[in-house]
Amino acid sequence: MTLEKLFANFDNYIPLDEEEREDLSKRLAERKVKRRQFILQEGDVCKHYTFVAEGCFKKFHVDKKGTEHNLQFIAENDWIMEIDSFYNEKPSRVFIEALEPSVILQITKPDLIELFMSNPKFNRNFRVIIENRFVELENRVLQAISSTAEERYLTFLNQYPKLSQRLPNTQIASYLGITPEFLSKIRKEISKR
Amino acid sequence: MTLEKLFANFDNYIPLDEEEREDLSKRLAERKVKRRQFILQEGDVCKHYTFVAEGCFKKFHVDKKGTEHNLQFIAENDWIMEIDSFYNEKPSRVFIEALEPSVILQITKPDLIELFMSNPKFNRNFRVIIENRFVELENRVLQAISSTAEERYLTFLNQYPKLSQRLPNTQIASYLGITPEFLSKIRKEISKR
DNA sequence: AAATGCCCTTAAGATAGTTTAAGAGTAAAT
DNA sequence: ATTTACTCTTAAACTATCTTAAGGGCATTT
Repeated sequence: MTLEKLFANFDNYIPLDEEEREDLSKRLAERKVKRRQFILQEGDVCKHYTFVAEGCFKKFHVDKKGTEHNLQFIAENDWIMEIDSFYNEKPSRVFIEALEPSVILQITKPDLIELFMSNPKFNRNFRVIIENRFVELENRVLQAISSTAEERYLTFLNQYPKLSQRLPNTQIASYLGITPEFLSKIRKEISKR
Repeated sequence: MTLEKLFANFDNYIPLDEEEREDLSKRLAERKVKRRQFILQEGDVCKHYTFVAEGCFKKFHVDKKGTEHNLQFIAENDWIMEIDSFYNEKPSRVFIEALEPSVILQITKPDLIELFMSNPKFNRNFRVIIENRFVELENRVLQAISSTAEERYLTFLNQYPKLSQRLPNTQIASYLGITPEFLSKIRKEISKR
């Protein structure tokens, strides 16, 4: 069931044949995660690439004042990766925490590298995963340097219509880089029209 | 001379042997670019991965009002890539323009794919290039949603000390997501201390 | 040498976003 | 069932940033 979702996800890129599915699935570990549970904490080295089969996570940084800043939401059918920590084995500067009860599939670095070596298709598929996230990030930088908070909020609603209904506005505000109070004001303005 | 710089760049990742250098260099085209010349325009499909051997470029977006927003500066010893346009052959939404007279090395997509197929080392090296840029981008998003303009400016000075002396402040302001007037004010504040 | 264009700065007034405080509503914990 | 914690909203005062306008300094073009 859970694996099926992952295979279906790869079907969007380069689909895997029976043998490749075997190779992949025997290297994956399934985990259930409770709401508010962390799968990565600041200072730890990220040991896994993680596929979200069900649920939703946030990736965030905590500044010196103790304020959280949400870098990304990752919901079902998407990958969680903390690239710098994972590949370079550096301590992570972010936390990754479940916002809902979730089910994930995880693969370790040695296993992933084996897959890369054994079959270029994996290399390609995982490159595409990074590329997609890359495009998302560049768009976010562009928005951040060129748009007002209201524009960013409307873009978010547009881009993640389902997510925006599942997430509390406090979390969305933290993602947009504004205070919850100001988001509230924006929402009021919008609803007036 | 120009090729040497590229090889030296790869030495930071997984160094290439003689044969691999051959394979790579016969697929590269060297180009001289004048100041203010574009190597990619909005609407065009990005046909190359580009290594900057000398000089400096800016990658920017132009909004509906005609205002430019700098997404990135790319100086010597770094790679220019417009991933979405290059891999998915979509029209680019950004321009890439030389800020100084420059020398670049370019490789086309078919040639790059051939390299990927022929030797996993290339795959790995180009993955690392993306990863590095990726980390840079995540840091930028974090800064954008969590820091004031002054903090972002100080981080920029710190992170790109040489660049910050070569670039006009108007360009830096566009990168930071503020107006040149406000950057001027910030600089005055800082120098008072 | 004059003219043009680009860059940097200053300042006043406007707008966008934060802070603090408070209250009401809802979900979670005991 | 009650308490506790979290979320959303409002408003007033404050701070960060933008807009407009203007002037001076270089460098490049004519």
